[in-house]
Amino acid sequence: MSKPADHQQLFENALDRLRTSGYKVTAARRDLLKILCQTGDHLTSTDVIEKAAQAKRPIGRASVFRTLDLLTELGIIRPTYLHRGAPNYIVMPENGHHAHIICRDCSQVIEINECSIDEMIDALEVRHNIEITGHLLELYGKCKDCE
Amino acid sequence: MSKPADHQQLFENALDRLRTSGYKVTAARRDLLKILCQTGDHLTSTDVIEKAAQAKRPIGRASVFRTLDLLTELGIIRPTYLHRGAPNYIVMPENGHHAHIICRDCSQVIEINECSIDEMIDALEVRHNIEITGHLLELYGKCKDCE
DNA sequence: ATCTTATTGATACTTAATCTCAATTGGAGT
DNA sequence: ACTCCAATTGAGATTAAGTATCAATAAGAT
Ligand SMILES: [Mn+2]
Ligand SMILES: [Mn+2]
Ligand SMILES: [Zn+2]
Ligand SMILES: [Zn+2]
Repeated sequence: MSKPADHQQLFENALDRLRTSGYKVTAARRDLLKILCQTGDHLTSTDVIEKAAQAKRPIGRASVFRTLDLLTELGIIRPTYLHRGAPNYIVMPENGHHAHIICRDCSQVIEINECSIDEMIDALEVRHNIEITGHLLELYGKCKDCE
Repeated sequence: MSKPADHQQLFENALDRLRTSGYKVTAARRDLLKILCQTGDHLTSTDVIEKAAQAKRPIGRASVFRTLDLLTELGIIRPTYLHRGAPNYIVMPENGHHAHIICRDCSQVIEINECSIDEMIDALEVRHNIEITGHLLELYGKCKDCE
């Protein structure tokens, strides 16, 4: 019955995964992750740069992009395309699970916690009073070529 | 038991959806869609520009971006984030259904035709001898605010 | 406290995407 | 088939996003 992990928990866990993978937990990486975890997610690189600057803890452009790339490789965050323009990054919880509905008209994003596609879609259509007309499912894993 | 629609079919159908939505079927739009439908998908804006030029049917940069945006709004194509860099566009069949597995190591993309998540994931792990550790599911629809 | 190496960030640069506007064209109407 | 016009295109200029370089810094191991 996992409630959506609260921000602090998500943040700590993300840091752990970073550390466990053998990378240093630097100020830039910690700040970026904190920003992503706190702000209801879905931020672009530019959003991160601005928020860091606002918080008087600026992160260099290069470092922001490097960190977003690194965290993506590690599966800690994931880029998505919501509105248009630059990718929006979300923090992936350790169970590697995230789903949302994107309205094709207004681009509104409705976060969802349920899962199990077929019944799931039926249930979601009722619960959110929305007609779901399509989906993109991205599964992440490690293929046999990569052992 | 829908076999994956062949390219020509997918292309014709995409054109229909474009026309039905009230937009003109221009050379630029037709060429772009043809390129996307033929080339096993997953093309960036730059890929499209290059392929059009190679085929001696160049499409202006502005038009490529405009068309990609339009087709995305109409739900005919969809940007995804595969390797890194610019978004990769795929053509969404009329049933609005597409799924692939992305290897977290080599970024290899394995296209899949099955569906129904939970059992699906188990089956896929066996079939492709891959361990699936996470997923992102994007559902598309029209929210109640948009009637 | 010292040391080593990963990481940072300023700057310069390249590539992706947007804007503007005159020229073109799809397709509706006759 | 011909006319007409709003929708669309594309060249070129501009802005934004992302990358490369490299000397300076700091995380964390010993
Ligand atoms: Mn979301
Ligand atoms: Mn695919
Ligand atoms: Zn909406
Ligand atoms: Zn692989």
